Amino acid sequence: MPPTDERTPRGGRPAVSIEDVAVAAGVSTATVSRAVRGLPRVSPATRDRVQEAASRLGYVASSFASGLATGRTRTIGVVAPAGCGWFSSKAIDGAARVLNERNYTLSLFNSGGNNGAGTGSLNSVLLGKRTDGLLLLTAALSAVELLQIRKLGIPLIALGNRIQDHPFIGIDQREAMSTAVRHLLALGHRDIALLYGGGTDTGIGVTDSTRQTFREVMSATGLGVRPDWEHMGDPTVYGGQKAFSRFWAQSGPKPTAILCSSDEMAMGVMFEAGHQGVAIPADLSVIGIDDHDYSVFMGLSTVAQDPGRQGQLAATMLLDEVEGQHGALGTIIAEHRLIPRHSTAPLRL
Amino acid sequence: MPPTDERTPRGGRPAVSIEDVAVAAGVSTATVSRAVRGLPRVSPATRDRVQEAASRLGYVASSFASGLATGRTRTIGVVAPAGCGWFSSKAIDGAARVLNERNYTLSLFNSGGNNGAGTGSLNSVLLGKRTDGLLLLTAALSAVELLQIRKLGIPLIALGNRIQDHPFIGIDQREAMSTAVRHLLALGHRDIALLYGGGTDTGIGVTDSTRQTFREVMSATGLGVRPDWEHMGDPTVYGGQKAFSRFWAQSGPKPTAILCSSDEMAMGVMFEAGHQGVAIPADLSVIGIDDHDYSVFMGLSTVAQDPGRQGQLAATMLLDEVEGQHGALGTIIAEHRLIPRHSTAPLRL
DNA sequence: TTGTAAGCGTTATCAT
DNA sequence: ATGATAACGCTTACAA
Repeated sequence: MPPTDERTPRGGRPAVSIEDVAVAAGVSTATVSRAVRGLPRVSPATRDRVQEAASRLGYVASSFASGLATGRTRTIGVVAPAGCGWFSSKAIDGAARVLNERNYTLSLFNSGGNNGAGTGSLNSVLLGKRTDGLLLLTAALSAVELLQIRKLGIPLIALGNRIQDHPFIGIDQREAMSTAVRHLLALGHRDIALLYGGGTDTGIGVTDSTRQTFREVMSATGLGVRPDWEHMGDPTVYGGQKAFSRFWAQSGPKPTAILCSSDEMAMGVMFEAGHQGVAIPADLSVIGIDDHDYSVFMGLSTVAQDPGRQGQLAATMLLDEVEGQHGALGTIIAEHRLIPRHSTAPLRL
Repeated sequence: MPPTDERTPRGGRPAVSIEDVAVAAGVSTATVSRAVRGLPRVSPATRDRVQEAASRLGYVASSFASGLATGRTRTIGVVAPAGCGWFSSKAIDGAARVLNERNYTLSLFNSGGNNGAGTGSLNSVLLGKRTDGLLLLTAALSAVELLQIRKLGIPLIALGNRIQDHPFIGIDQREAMSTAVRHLLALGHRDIALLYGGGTDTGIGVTDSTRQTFREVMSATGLGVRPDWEHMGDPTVYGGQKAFSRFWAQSGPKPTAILCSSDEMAMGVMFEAGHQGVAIPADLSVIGIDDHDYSVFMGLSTVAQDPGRQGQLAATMLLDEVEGQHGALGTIIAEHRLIPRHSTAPLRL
C-alpha cells in the first residue's frame, strides 16, 4: 500500500505508531520496542524517557504488526456451538477470565453453523486468524471441520466432550452417571429411565455414546434397561419437557426414577411433571448432571461439575503450552460430586 | 525477523503463504491476491489455476498480514462483564452469529475485571487489538475504561445500557417498566415494590437510574413509592432471592406486587416466596423484565425483550458502518411486550 | 491481464 | 546501550 498518508483508524485521529514514540523520545524504534516491552538492553534513563513518551502519546503496539513479526498472535480461539447452553457459557466465561488476565484475546467461533455441507463457517475466519491455540467446546463439530482444525497444527484442547487423540478436560461421564445411578439405587430404585440431550449429532458420535454409557453403567450396577425408557431430546429445559411429556404419553410401564444427562433437561422434566400432576419426588425421582446455577433453587438432585473452572484450567494449560512450556497440555479428568437435594427420595413401596 | 527459515506455526507443518501459492500456480503474489479474493483483473484460466493451487495447498490469507496491509482487522470487539448473565450471553450469541456469517471474528473482552483502579484489563489487549468496531454490552465500565475506549476512535455501539452520546440499541427501560406497572395497576395493585439489580455500579450510574426511572413511572401512573419498598441486589436469581428475603424480614407494611428489573431476580423471588409460604400470585404478584428462557416454565409474568436479536442488530449496524456504509450506526429502541402469565393476578380484597 | 515493488508496524539480528 | 535494517505476509498503485 503505497503512500497513503494520514492513516486513520476509521474515524479518529491517526493511530500512534512506534515511530511516533521513537521520534518523541529521540531514540530508534528498536529501542522503543525494547523499552516498552521491558526487555533488557535499555538504560534506565532511556527507558523512562521512552515510557513517558509512549504513555503520553497513548501508544499501544499493534497486535497485527507484532503478530506478523513474531508469528505469535496472543489469541486463543474458542469454538462453541451457536446457541450454546449453560455449560459452554460458563466454560467460555472461565476461559475468558484467564485469557484476559494473561493478556490474551479470546476469539469466539461458532461451530455447526447453519451451513449444511462441509464448508463450516470455520473455514476462512478461523483458519485465517491463526490463533495460537484452540479450545474446542463442543461435539457439534463435523468431521470435516475437525479435520480442518487439526491441519492447523496448533495446540488444541477439547472441553466437555472428548475428541480422539487430543488433550481433554472434563468429567468422566461414565463415573458421573454411575454416581447418579448408585444414588438412585441406594434409594431403592431399580426402574431407571434415561433422558439425554441429542442435538446436533455430527458424526463424532457423542450422542449415542451417552446412551451406550448409560447401558453399561446400568448393567455394571446390576440393573436392566428398556429401550422405551431411553428418550432423547434437545439439551435444553424445553427439550427435557418435551421428552418427558412424550415419554409419559407412551403406554407401558413407567420407571420410578429418571436420570437426565443435564440439569437443564432435568428441570424441564420437573416442570412438566408438575403440570401432569406427577409428584416429585413422591411419584418419581429425578436427577441431573451439572449442578446448574438454578438447580439449588429447584431442589434438583444432581451430580455437580464446574465448567467455569474447567474453562479456566483448559485456558491455562493452553497458554502454558503456547508459551513454550511443552507438555503443559494434557488430559485432566475434572471432579464431580453428588449433591442430593429434594428431587430424589426413597422408593415408595 | 531475519533468516528464520522453516517457519512453523507451533507444532505443525510450515504455514502456507501467498508466495507458496504463487509459485505453485506459476504467477505473482499480486495475482494470487486478486484471484483468491475474487477481484476483477484476473483471467478465468489464471483464476482457476490459482484457486486450485490455493485449495490444494490449503492456503488461507494471514489475517495479521492482510490486516496490517489494509488497516482493517475484520474483528469486532465485544466488551461484556465478567460473569455475565442471561441477557449478555444471548446478545453475544446473536452478535456472534452475524459476525461469523459475515466472516468477521468476534473478540471477547471482560470489563470490570478484578482490577480495582483505573487500569482496567482492557488496556493492553483491547487497545492493541485494533478492532474495527466495538459492541459495549454493559454498564460495568469504569469512567476511565470508557474514556480509553472512546480514544480508540472506532465505531462503537452500546447494547442494553445507554452510554451518553453514542449509538445504542435496547428497549426503552421506562416504557418497559411502565408497561409492567400498568399491568399491575390493571389488576388492582397500587402497593408496588421494586427489586432491582445493582451489581458493579461503576460511575456511569445505571443502577441508580433504575430506581429513579421506577419512581418516575410510578408517579406518572399516579402511584406512590416507599423507599423501604425499593431493594437492590445482585442481578441474579440468588440476588433476587436474597433481596426478597431481606425485604420480607423487614418490619412494616408489605406490597401486594413486586416488579423486578430482571426475570432472573424475579425467579429468585418466586423461589424464596415459595420457601416462606408466600403464595404467588395469591398473596403476592411478581413481574419481571426480559422473558428469560425459563420464565415460561416458571409461569412468570414479564415484559419480554429479545437480546439475541438486539445483538444481531447491533452487530449488523456495526459491520455496515465499518464497511463504509456511513450512518448505518444509530440508536434503535428495541421492542418489548407484556407477557402475562401466572405470577400476577388480580388483587385479592 | 499480469508483474513489480513499496508500504503496513513490529521484532530481532547484527553492527556499532 | 543503541541504531540500522531485513523480514514477517499481504495489498495495491503503477508499470508493463
